[in-house]
Amino acid sequence: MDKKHFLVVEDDPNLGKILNEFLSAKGYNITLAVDGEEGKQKFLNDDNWDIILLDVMMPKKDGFSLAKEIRKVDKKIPIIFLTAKSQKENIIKAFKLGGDDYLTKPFSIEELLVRMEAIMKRTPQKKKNILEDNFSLGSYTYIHNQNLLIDFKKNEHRLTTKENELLKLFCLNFNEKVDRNTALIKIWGDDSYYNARSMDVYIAKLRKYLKADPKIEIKTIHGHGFKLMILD
Amino acid sequence: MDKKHFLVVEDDPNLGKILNEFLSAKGYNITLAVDGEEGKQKFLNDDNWDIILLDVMMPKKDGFSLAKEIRKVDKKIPIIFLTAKSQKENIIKAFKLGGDDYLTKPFSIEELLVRMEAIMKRTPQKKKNILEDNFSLGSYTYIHNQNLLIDFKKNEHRLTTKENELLKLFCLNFNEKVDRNTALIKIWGDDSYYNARSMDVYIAKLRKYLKADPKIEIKTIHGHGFKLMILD
DNA sequence: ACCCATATGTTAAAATTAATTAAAAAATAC
DNA sequence: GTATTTTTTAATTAATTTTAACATATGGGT
Repeated sequence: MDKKHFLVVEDDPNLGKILNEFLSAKGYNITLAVDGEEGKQKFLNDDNWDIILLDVMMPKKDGFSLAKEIRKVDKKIPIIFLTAKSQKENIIKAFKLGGDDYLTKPFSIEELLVRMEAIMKRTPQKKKNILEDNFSLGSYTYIHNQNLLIDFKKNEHRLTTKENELLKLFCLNFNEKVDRNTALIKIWGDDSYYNARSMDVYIAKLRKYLKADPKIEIKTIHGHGFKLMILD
Repeated sequence: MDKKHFLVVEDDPNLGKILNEFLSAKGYNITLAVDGEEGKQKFLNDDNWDIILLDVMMPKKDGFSLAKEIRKVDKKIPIIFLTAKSQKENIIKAFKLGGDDYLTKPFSIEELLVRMEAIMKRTPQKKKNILEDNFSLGSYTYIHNQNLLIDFKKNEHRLTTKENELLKLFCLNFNEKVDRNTALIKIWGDDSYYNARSMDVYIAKLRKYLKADPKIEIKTIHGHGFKLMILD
């Protein structure tokens, strides 16, 4: 079990520093962001977060908006809101947005920690979303860091950047659904109409590359997304 | 599929009544106990609790002691403490004891509910909601993760996403009633009029697919829902 | 038992969403 | 700066889902 990794998005540098020091001392890994936009960038940059702490009132993008955008991509990652405002509406809104807890400043940092641990206790261990260098995909071998897809006859397909990112995402979520939005936001940055059309084109390309093995399928889940799987 | 069941251990009859009425109105099943000992008895009497709400200060056995005893038997059942005291020590203690949340009276009952729902969202379903890969349905074989329904002549019906979700839900509840609302909310997200009509269309499609075996029936339970069953 | 309101059954058409191919635009390499 | 590769836009076709329209069944009230 490696170190848990938290993203802390908080514009108050004092609180940020305190959180960082305290949680680091407890053996956790902390990444700090000082506003909503930096928070989003850092969130997208890594996909191994264990908990995200969000200040609600922040420059550039507030915590609720950021939470909404995070939820578009990841339905499960635990989110805890930290806020000075304590109106009832906000608490309810925070949870309706998919939040997992809500603390009003000033809070006890020890309380924050036990609450975080309570949430992690209920969160299934993140699957090792590390792809082996040589990922075996039916009769193909996929070498994601070389953009190479090799079939059983040793024919190589050199994948373009987008093709590779998409196939990598599917392999990381092998046998599991990948939402259209998730893929669009992770790979294209936003889920606009034209990016969606573009992605459809790439889906077709990948299917063409993979059609030599009829057991491999990129199944579409209408209205949701896709699932890469092997039939038997 | 079935109703969530909460054990509420609370000696204040007013609060007990309010919780009971509110949570019942939201579609949950409530069992009330008025002191720690009765709470323990009722806890042991059933092993299908979804959440336990514990008042901290109670006659006969306080909430912390009861929680400790419950944790000896069940490490996982979510426990939420409700208390008038809010000293930091207690909050920490509550979580160290294995609690999942801690609300200070007077609290907003809506906040309690969203917090309960947040916990349940992270709690794995206790029910066997696993369908074998090859589910035998009369003379058909249903392979849900390939959207395939195969009849005794090896003819394959490729099911669409919605057809598949609906048939899967029926198979998970084979021989049991599936409420219209349950199906609508699980598959369509809400139980509006038009979604209900849409579902009826899909029921007709499934019946058509399944009509080759006269022993299989999607029975209508007028005003309630459907039941997939095999006649003999 | 009959009437009525409402719920469900069925089929077809409309609307939406996805798949595929080709062409245009943008980015990169030479 | 031109050629080549990659990505996006466009246009067409296909698949899925929803809406509509009408038929039939059910259960309560009288």
